[in-house]
Amino acid sequence: MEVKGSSNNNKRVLLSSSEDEDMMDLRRGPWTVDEDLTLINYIATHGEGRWNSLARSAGLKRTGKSCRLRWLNYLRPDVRRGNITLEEQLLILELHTRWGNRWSKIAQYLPGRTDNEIKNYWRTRVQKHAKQLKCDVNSKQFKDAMRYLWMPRLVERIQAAAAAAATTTTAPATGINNNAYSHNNNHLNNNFEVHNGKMVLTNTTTPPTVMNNNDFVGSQITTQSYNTPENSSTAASSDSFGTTQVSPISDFNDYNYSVPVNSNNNIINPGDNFYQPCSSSQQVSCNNENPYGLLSHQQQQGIMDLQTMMMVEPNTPWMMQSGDSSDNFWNVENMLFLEQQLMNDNM
DNA sequence: AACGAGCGCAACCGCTGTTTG
DNA sequence: GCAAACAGCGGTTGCGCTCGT
Repeated sequence: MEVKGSSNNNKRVLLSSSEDEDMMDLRRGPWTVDEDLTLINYIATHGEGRWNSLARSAGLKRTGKSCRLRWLNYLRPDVRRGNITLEEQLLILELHTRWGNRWSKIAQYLPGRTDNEIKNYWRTRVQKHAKQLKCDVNSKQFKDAMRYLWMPRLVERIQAAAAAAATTTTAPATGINNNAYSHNNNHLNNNFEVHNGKMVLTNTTTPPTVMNNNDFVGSQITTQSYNTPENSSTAASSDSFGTTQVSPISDFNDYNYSVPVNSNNNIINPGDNFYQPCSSSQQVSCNNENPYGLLSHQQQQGIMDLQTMMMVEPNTPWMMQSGDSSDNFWNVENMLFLEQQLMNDNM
């Protein structure tokens, strides 16, 4: 099966002399449905690991690295797909301030998200904002903007969304986008079901069967297409709070939210509901009237610095733009909000 | 309708650390 | 102890899609 537009599908890769002659024409570029099925079925039967030998044994003309990447970033049953939620954005920003470009480490705290996806999010969204601000993504200005503008606003919006959801529906407001099937890889968007231990394509308009790991392991996929399932147990896990304490740690005290940590003060994998309501003592910093009420003088000075920065070039594109506010905190609303806060602080 | 620019994301590359024989 | 193979990571690239003109 051919992939549209994949001009480099049949590129040859030079290998060392020790490589098997059969592997001399390794495929590159986008994976085909058949290759995906072969890899999934092989792993379902034999498990993952030893990727080079796996690639050979499965008959895939791919490098072991390519197989591993395809499996981990795309075919794994518990890979979450869809938009990065507000909560996930917030967590990414926070963890990046702590660990920098340690994408795999950051990914450990976002269930189902891959390091590649987080890295792409950072490069496409976050760095875009830095570019609009005409400052380096590692500059103090931009970090302050994240800490004192973007992240508090994310917290507010998360809380507002949760409050709105609570008043309009009895359903729990997790804020998690379960749009796991919105990806534009069409061959992955078809529905599937498990019949007689095999995954089969249904191609119906009904919602796809959600398959968990137990469905997957040992199953075979036999049709020409399938859907990458979302691991419902992972995606909906919320019990990780049951036995953990919620304790703001160091840097997190600057913000109006907290993350779950274990007894060693390490952040634990929080699942979907990792955002905890503010305690009563924190509540003053959670309301919409003065979300910066607990900011230190130094932190407020950071806002002042930002205001100065904004005054330098008041008509820069980031001030003018509109559009989806889900990842765009440089909109007029936020600028007015910021100015109001500054005025309040100066009174 | 056609075209070009920009964006998002899957895949690849190169490097480093770890494991294995 | 050493070399080769393997595994994993972060950075980069290139293609398809979307949107504005």
